[in-house]
Amino acid sequence: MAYWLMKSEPDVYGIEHLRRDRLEVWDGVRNYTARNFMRDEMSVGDLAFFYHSNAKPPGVAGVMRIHRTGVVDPTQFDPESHYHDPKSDPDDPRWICVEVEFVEAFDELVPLQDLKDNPDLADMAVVQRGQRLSVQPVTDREWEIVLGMAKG
DNA sequence: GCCAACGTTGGC
DNA sequence: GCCAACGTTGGC
Repeated sequence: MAYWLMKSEPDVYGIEHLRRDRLEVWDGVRNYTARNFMRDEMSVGDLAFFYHSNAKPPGVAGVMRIHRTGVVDPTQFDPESHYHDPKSDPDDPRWICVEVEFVEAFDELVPLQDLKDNPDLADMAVVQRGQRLSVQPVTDREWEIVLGMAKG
């Protein structure tokens, strides 16, 4: 089983929305590297950190599980959507994503600053300068360390 | 195929 | 609101 970190802006869709909805299609990703992780690397049952970006403060808010893979992102074919992609061919959709399932919301968010301050996480993708990728792999070790920080 | 211009992300 | 980093676009 693999581990991941997936970003969303909590003002748009945060961990509390997922707690309410239980299941959610992770649509709107329009970066090929992030798409490739979802399309090619994720498996049902993988776990992912739900990361709050563009938040005060930004950080890891909880855990979710990959519930379904190979999901055609419906927004690419919706002319009303901000994520509409007129170049995507319905017979060969460009944007494939996953459906995620709520697992838990941490009692307290683990702030990005705490991740940066932890020398054991120096190599973690999310703390790297200029790292914008919205879907990132997390190593087993990083996963355990961050979970430990979340649970005190 | 190069690369400048432009758009987006996301921390601060 | 600023701006650094980085991805994409499009002219050549």
